[in-house]
Amino acid sequence: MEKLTFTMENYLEAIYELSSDGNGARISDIAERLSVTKASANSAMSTLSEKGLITNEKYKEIFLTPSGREHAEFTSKKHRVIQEFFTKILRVDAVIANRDACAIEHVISNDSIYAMQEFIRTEKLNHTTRNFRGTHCSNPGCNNTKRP
Amino acid sequence: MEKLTFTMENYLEAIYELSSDGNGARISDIAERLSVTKASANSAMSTLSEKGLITNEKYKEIFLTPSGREHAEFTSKKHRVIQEFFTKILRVDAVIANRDACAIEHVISNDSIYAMQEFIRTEKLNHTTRNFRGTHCSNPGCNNTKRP
DNA sequence: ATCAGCAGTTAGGGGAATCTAACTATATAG
DNA sequence: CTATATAGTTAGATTCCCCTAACTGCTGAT
Repeated sequence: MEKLTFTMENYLEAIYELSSDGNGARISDIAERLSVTKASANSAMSTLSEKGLITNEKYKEIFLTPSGREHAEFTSKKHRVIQEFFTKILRVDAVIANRDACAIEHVISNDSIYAMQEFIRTEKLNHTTRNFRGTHCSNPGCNNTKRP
Repeated sequence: MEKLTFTMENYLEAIYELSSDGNGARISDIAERLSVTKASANSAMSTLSEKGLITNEKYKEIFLTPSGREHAEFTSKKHRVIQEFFTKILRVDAVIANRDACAIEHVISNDSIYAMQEFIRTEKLNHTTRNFRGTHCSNPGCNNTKRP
């Protein structure tokens, strides 16, 4: 997977999220989502298509190539993990967590993403077990059970 | 506190860490620490001094102004919180945690930093209590106590 | 079938950060 | 005290990403 700038990673992610079942993304929508001008979005499309990550026929909708899709999915997955970790474990407000995830996803290591994922998974198990046994849950913000 | 680019925040942090009790930082050391050329570091110093964050007399050591120090300390504190959270809570390798902290510190919200800090504090309390009571600790990677 | 309005494109420019290369200043070893 | 190594500076080019302004292409309402 080729190395991309954060900016390009964001464009790719936007295209991924704006495309749905057979439909591609439009320059205007991409521009709006990323709060840039159409000119900027358009120029980014040249860059991404040179890297083989999107199709870019003039005046046509934009589609991800398999390689572009793979890259976008990976970024998007990191986003989801961070978002979930920040909201569910750290109990950060969803809007702020989303903003943070949007920035952090481009710079965080795979190791740390994996660790967050495992942490979430483990916490879930603990919740289930502990709730089943009726014991107090020590996770911050967990109000499912009360101390006897 | 004025808005700074990530790059400038990094330069400021480097100066902070390279200065010690009355001594300022040197261009060469700053450049080396950030893996850029002396020319780049030098040009960054002009920017920072225009913003009133450092003193920058030609051929003299570089000192933080009160405002620069304040900014650097804040960044540095965020770095420490992230580093501690990633190593102690997520059990990520220290070197990787450091790299991640170095990038994340510039983009993460104050809310999330605060949440990490609180999480660490709470975990510490739980450890103490639980260990005292001799119960099993469910925190990932905690091997202090065993289930009876 | 036309044309107004919207979508997309192109050209040109600017700021931020980096580099190399060539320069000047400082300081220290002899 | 001078020579030379090291530190710092300057100039100029490059890359990335953004902008505005002005253009071209497309399409649906009449």
